[in-house]
Amino acid sequence: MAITLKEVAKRAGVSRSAVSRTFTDGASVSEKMRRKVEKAARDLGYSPNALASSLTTGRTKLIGLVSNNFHNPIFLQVFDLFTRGLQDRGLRPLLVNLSDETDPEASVRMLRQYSVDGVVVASSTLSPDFAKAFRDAGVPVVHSFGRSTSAPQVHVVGIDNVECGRMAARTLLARGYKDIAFLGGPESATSTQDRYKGFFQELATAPDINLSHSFAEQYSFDAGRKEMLRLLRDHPAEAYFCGDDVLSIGVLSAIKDSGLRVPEDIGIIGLNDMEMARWQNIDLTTIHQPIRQIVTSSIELMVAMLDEPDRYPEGRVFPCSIVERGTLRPAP
Amino acid sequence: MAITLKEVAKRAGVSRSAVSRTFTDGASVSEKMRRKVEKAARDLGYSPNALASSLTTGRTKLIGLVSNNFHNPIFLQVFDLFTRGLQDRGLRPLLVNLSDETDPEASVRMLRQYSVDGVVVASSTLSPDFAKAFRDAGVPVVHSFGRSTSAPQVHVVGIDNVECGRMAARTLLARGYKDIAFLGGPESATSTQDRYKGFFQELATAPDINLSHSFAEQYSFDAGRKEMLRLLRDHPAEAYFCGDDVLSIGVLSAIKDSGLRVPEDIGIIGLNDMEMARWQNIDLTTIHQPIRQIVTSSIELMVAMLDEPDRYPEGRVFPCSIVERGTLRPAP
DNA sequence: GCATATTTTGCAACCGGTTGCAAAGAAGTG
DNA sequence: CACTTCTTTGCAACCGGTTGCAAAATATGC
Repeated sequence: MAITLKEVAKRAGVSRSAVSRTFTDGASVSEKMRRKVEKAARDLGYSPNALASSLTTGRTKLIGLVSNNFHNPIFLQVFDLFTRGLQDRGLRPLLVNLSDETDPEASVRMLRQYSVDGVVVASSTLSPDFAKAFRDAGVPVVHSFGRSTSAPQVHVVGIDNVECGRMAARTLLARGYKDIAFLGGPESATSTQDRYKGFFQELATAPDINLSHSFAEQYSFDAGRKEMLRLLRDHPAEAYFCGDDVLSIGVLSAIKDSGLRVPEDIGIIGLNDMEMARWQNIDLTTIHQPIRQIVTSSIELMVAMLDEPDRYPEGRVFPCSIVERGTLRPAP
Repeated sequence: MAITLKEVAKRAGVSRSAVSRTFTDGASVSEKMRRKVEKAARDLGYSPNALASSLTTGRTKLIGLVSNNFHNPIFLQVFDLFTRGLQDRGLRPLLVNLSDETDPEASVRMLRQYSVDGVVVASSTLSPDFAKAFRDAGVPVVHSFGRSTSAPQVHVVGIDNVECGRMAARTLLARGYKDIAFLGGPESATSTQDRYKGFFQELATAPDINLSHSFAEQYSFDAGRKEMLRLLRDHPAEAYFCGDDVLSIGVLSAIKDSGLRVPEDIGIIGLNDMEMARWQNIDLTTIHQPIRQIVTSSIELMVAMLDEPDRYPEGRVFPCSIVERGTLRPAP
């Protein structure tokens, strides 16, 4: 068993409170006492039990990191940034993988059992209600990559997906494409819905456009490939706006297999600007999503909320930009 | 603040122990009592505080999941499998991102402060000493993707990297390559060392082989690309065994940029068989690493150790196999 | 040197649970 | 119905810390 505060106190010949105080900063301890205690602690190899102290302080420094995007490589970067950022602030990420089978209710309950100080929901496919469930349970929550409305129920950090849709539409129009399609992620995802909405709005005002749409089952290579193979059997469009880069790459793979060429026969524009999009064997034209800023901002918001739990919910939206690469034909 | 056991006890008109017992299975409670307590708990929305109970039971069900591979997409799958597998067994992964700056000592201390029941080190680049530090601190530990020796100090689950090196060598020999090179990951990684060792051993016995080697700074696309661009300035080899798929893909990208073709001018064989390796625009010949089995087995071992902490350290090695795709020329 | 102000220290209660033990209650036996 | 045995329940101590409060120690002023 590990060394406890009591043993250190005994060895140093002081009270338990004295030991506790030397290990909590801001407490009143004399230099002499501090040295005595630290020596004893070092001799014994003592380190305080964070969980025990959380009982009285009410703070665990545990942050639930909830996601369901374990098939989209950009989320590796997201996890990297979140874990690093949280660690740097002395917070500990408790990772929750919300796959299809797992009951969301159960996750809420579990994270409460572990008294997490806060929860970050990192997902563009989870319903806003999910994040809200934490808020209702009295847990500070930030929804990263979520849909930001004008009156958010919880803190939301992300991009304006509607505007991204418009952006994609304008880009395709500028290249002179007429027969245009949207290939989205899961239809239930708010990100898919919003991207399509903006895309549709912008194209609706343009003349002579033939617009179609379909959805992949999830944001993954396989789902994109599968859906594109299906589309290729029929009469494919001239250009596709894919709801996400990893989807786009699946689409590219399907097109390549069919013998058609990109961008000569079919144009593709993605969204995210994941690392692989710039790999020369992929070279995907896409819309850049500022992941780093979104994560940094989410963490800031989380930290702020720990001090001020009743902070008024806020939506933070970061701008996106087109990254021109090789999967769209030049403007006519 | 959350509802506590005391409040439930009061509401149900019973003792605190009674409430505690209804929530710990295996305890002696009458049906009548159970119903009474459960009703009160439901009315109040009570759920037990896992951390408080860990204080007496000595079990937190927290498992440290330590890794430093946040740039290699296969680790997204690794995290997916680990988090799911642990969750299914009622365990909670506390994720630790061991980037270059972070002090390994500090992680050990931190995980002890949170009284994790065990630690999984998931990395092929961390020194075996790191895992050992946990064992020395009295924490059950499994090193996944680590180097398994004949007398492991801690539980290790992974592949035989030396044998993989040999396998790669045999494959390249069979294809008639003579001018052969190894492009490894970080030189300090045991996986790199072992893969090179086997590769070298096998080629040393073959006649007329010209063997060279170099190392990328980490297992990442950029590092592979950078190293290959350097090699291309000189006189590149006929075929490369790359220490990892993501490295290989970086290498492919560099080759493509240089105007050379794969497999006509240069052959590439990777290791891991990551999802992207089979993407048609990559189509990488590689050695399959059975990630799923490694993770499953690691979790099994972890669970076993929770019951039996002094279990004798064991090495579990899973076989790898060649996956033929399009980056090696056919046998002559 | 003494009275007073300030800092440091220890006591004891508490955080939210668990558990050994003994008393109370229920069930079984003759 | 009394007696034994088994089950259920509550008491109280404990897990490893924190913290308000008052006593003890030290510093300050005159």
